Amino acid sequence: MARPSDSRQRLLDAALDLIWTQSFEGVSVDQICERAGVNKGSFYHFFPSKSELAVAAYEAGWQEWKLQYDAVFSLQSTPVQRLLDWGRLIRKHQQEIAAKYGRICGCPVSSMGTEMAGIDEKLRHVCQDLFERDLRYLESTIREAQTSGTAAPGDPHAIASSLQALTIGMLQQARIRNDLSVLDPLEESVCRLAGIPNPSR
Amino acid sequence: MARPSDSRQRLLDAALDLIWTQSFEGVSVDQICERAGVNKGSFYHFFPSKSELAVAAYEAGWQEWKLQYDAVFSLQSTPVQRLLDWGRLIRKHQQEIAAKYGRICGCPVSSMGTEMAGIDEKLRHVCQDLFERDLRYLESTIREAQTSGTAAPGDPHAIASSLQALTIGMLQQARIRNDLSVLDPLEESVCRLAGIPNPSR
DNA sequence: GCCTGAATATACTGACTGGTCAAATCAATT
DNA sequence: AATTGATTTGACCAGTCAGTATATTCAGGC
Repeated sequence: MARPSDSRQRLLDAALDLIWTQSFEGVSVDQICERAGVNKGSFYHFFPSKSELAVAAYEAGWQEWKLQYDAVFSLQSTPVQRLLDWGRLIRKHQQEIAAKYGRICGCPVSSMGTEMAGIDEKLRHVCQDLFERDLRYLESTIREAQTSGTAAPGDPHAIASSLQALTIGMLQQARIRNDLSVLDPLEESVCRLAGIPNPSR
Repeated sequence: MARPSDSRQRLLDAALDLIWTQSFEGVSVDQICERAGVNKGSFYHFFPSKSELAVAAYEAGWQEWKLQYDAVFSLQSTPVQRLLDWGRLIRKHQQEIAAKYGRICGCPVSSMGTEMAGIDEKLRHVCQDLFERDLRYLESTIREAQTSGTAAPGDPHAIASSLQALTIGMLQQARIRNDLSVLDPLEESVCRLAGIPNPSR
């Protein structure tokens, strides 16, 4: 009985695009609908509110992003290699996004999370949650590197947390300066923080 | 002939407060006026637009912040001590702000910069500019630490840039999680990045 | 005491906001 | 072919937005 439709998916895509390149409050429901080629009534057929659309869009975005994360953090490669691949993935991804949108966009979770943390508790929590998932990859990698003796000792949670903060901070600077070269010191600094020898020198 | 008034200053204060705790687009001119106890007509007497008010508010905010920076980065103390004091200043400041507003607010420059980078070129540039001023303190401190032999060698600009990114990233995480303990690994990670021995262990 | 211009006050604009609604459409099931 | 219900449509709210217009107030210089 259902009429097949990709309107819902188009709304998710449009929302992520627009919120990422601009901001949550800077983008109107009308804009999202126009980009998605969907009428406003349909919007509210699929989602109860603008916030709920954002929640769904970010959750869906993570599902895609997760595929690449699982590949990079594959247990097939050494912990050190995973960390380096992770940096490469981030840089490559930012390049693609910049080519698509014409400017450096940084991390969408960080952008919307910062913007909405003091305004919308639900959105704040979604972003916190996504960061925690990201953190788990890093923490277990650090832990494994330490037990295998390739990384200097230190609290794995604190180190992973620092790695995440460093990366997010760099992505944010890249967005504000609209310049990807901000990411240049990433690998070197990751190695220093994680206490592993830098393979590139 | 001028009627003395502190309306302008009250508008600057109100704007910084509201934009910091919420966001630029999430705060209306009416709200800013109400908080400042000023009528809308007066607002547009002093500032041509909401954006220009934000520019002025952030510039004025930096002037205050600069005093504390100059104290912390005084040439009286050793480079290492400056870096540690810097971390302490940031933590102390966040505590005060959190006590004032009831939640962790993070870095106002980073928040507004991220939000408006893709929307308002002027605001983007103001934030970029403020970060560059911050970076100069760090870079010259790193350089001095290296020449005095207390820090391991490495490109001072890249290291300072990483220190800045780490801090901004942590502040952002603290804002999103509304939890100051995110800053706990700050000193340790600063030492690792800067290549200096950690005095606290 | 009058003039000048900075400062205040408030009503107003037109565009836009997030969200609602009832009627229309259409594919799949029966 | 009739029924069903997911989907679409576009008009439509009431409220808010940034910014404007205009009249008024008031302190200092003369």
